[in-house]
Amino acid sequence: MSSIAQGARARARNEITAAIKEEARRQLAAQGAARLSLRAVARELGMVSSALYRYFPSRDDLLTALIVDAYNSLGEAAEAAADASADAEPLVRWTAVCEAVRRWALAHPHEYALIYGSPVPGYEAPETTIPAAARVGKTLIGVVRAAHRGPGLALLNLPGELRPEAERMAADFAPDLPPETVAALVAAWAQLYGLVGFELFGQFHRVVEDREAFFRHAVTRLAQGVGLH
Amino acid sequence: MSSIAQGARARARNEITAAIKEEARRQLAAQGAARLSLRAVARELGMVSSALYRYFPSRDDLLTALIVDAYNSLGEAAEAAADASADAEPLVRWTAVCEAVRRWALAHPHEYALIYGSPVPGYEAPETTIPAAARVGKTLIGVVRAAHRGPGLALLNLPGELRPEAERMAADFAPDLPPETVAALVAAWAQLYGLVGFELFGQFHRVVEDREAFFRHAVTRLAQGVGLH
DNA sequence: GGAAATCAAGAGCAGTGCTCTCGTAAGTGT
DNA sequence: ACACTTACGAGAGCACTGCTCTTGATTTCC
Repeated sequence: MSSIAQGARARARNEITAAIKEEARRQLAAQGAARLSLRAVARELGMVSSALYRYFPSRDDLLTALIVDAYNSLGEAAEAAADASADAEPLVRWTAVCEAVRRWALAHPHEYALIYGSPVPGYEAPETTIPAAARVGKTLIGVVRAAHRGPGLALLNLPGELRPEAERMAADFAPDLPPETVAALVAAWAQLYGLVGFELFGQFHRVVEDREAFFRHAVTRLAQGVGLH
Repeated sequence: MSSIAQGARARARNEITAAIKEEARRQLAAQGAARLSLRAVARELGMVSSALYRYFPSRDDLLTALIVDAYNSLGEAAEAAADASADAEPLVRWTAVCEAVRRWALAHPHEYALIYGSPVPGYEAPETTIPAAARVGKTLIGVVRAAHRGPGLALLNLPGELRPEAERMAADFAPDLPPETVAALVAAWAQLYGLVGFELFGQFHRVVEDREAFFRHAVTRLAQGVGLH
């Protein structure tokens, strides 16, 4: 198994699973997660709804699969932006990654809402989503790390009460970077999400008009807060 | 009408409307907006589901009413924090307001998700929600304004491409403040939302441990970005 | 007091996620 | 090649949802 030559049955299963996800993603993009209907997906694929449960044991499992895909798609967009600007200055790369995130969000609003929207009930992020979710963060770390290796990173200071926390985060995610930088990076990451979310979810309606320019400026200041220049 | 002495019918209508909202809010807080059911609300109130439509023409209208209430509740919390610290330094007041927002969000996660979550389908924010939604922003403006009247506000600089946008925002929301400050304030507001949202929606899981300290620090830097000190 | 508006209740429609059963087809071991 | 096990699609059905329409009673207003 796991070879190219798999049985006809396994091959069909993979194809059908992919077709289900594809149609589900279409409905998600068109109408949002709330209106995603298993029965409608099955109907569109010409199968009966109960047959779909052979491939996804529940609606939530389908949504989880879509979440992982969305995380990966967003992560790819961020990584592509970082790679494409690999030779540029750190600050340019930073804004390139941030703008890639924003563009992806504007192009896939329902997917963005699905992953960064409101999964409040306690917590429920299945294990499988975690590595995919970390890709954007890892990309930002990579940009900062490149700056750190060059001369492009300023030192920050940190209140004493936050030092242990910062050292723990640094040890977990980027032992080669100064703890102050890692702490600032995590905050900047959350704030990037705030900027994108506010625009996407309509909070900038009748407040910010030139959102592109506004975003670029805000994101530049974010980078400065991390020490890039 | 609109006097204290209203007919028994109007009085009953107000009471029932309030009871519906109360029960709906209970279900919202307990299980989230997705699981809020008109029929369950009616059932709990001992009435038949169709009767409920005399008070709210649709589920969305009920949710809209809850959204307005949530905005007002959050706005009140922010204003209370600003008032309680009216004599303190601007930076202290700023963090007090931000921490009040965070506390409210942690105490009312489903309500917070309802108002700042994902209303993506195009846009649909009904007129009535706008003034309520603006209260937190107005509170932050008030804190900065007080600092501006005193000696507590540093001047910022702004790239030229953003100047017209900043001047427009200032003219709309705070003509007495420098446009640079208003632009920075809007960005800080969105970033505050990002910090709260990331914590609330579980993105800090296994990333940030001492969230209280982390938040306080991030919010202090936010204030510095607006020019408070 | 009578006309008009308001209301609760019930039945009903179309849709949902999900479960269970049943006959059939595909893969597996001997 | 035969029997056995597993995977699968189809259908019926359950409990639930938002919402509409009709019916009969109650309240309000002229």
